Amino acid sequence: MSREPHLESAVMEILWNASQPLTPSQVHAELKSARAIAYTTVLTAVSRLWKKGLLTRTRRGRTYTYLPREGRADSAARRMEELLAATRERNLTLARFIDNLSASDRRELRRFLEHE
Amino acid sequence: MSREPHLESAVMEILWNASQPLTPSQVHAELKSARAIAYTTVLTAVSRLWKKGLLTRTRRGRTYTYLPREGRADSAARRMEELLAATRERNLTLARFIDNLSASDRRELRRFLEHE
DNA sequence: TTTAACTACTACAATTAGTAGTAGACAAGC
DNA sequence: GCTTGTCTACTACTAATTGTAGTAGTTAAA
Repeated sequence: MSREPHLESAVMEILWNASQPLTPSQVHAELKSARAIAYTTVLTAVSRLWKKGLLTRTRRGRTYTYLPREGRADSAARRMEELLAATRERNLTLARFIDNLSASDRRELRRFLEHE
Repeated sequence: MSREPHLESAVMEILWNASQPLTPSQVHAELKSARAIAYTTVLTAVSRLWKKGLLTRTRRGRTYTYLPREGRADSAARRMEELLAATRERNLTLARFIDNLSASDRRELRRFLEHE
């Protein structure tokens, strides 16, 4: 059996794109349009993400609905901060990061930093 | 056997801190002061990091010396950019990232963005 | 009441990474 | 030249993670 990578990421993306908590079978329906995958596989992935604390769940009827604990942007921003914190060359890393951004990204950054 | 996590990160740190390329036995000597570990374990870790393209090596005598392909700050900055690129909410993620920085970090950022 | 759909639990397999042993090569001392 | 100790490349094992799905049980509908 070949292993398609990043199932967990795909699940998170679907839940982030949804405007409401989804059941495993709703996640499965979304995934099925992109790749052949068993419902139980999706159920396992969702369940593991919940055990890891990345999703919250609430019972609805006889199943659960799942929701990301963090928004997509918050999650990414937090992981960026973790990387930054681990370098022990904080200012240099920030400088390199800024250098590699596009001009329009830098414009955006200046806007964020001005009004505060 | 209990598994101490992040051996590969520890190796990268040692190589980043060194001012010159190191042999596996030099890396081992550094690590041994922090934890009990066999030389061959370190050799395997270094060799895998090389196979993954994170280290370069040059033969010196009958062994190799290893050097990180990227500097610590460059590596961290590039991985931050990868996270940012994956979000598909680029501006929002940047905004959240900035929000969570300290005041002194933001001062530093403004300095970087001004002179260019 | 039977049957079809849905889900929780369990199991298996592939990959990654931490751990180390073994054997071979080389240098130094006898 | 032989022995012995050190060093390293190769190989192997194991634990954890994660992609994959089956089985059995439950519920609801025909």
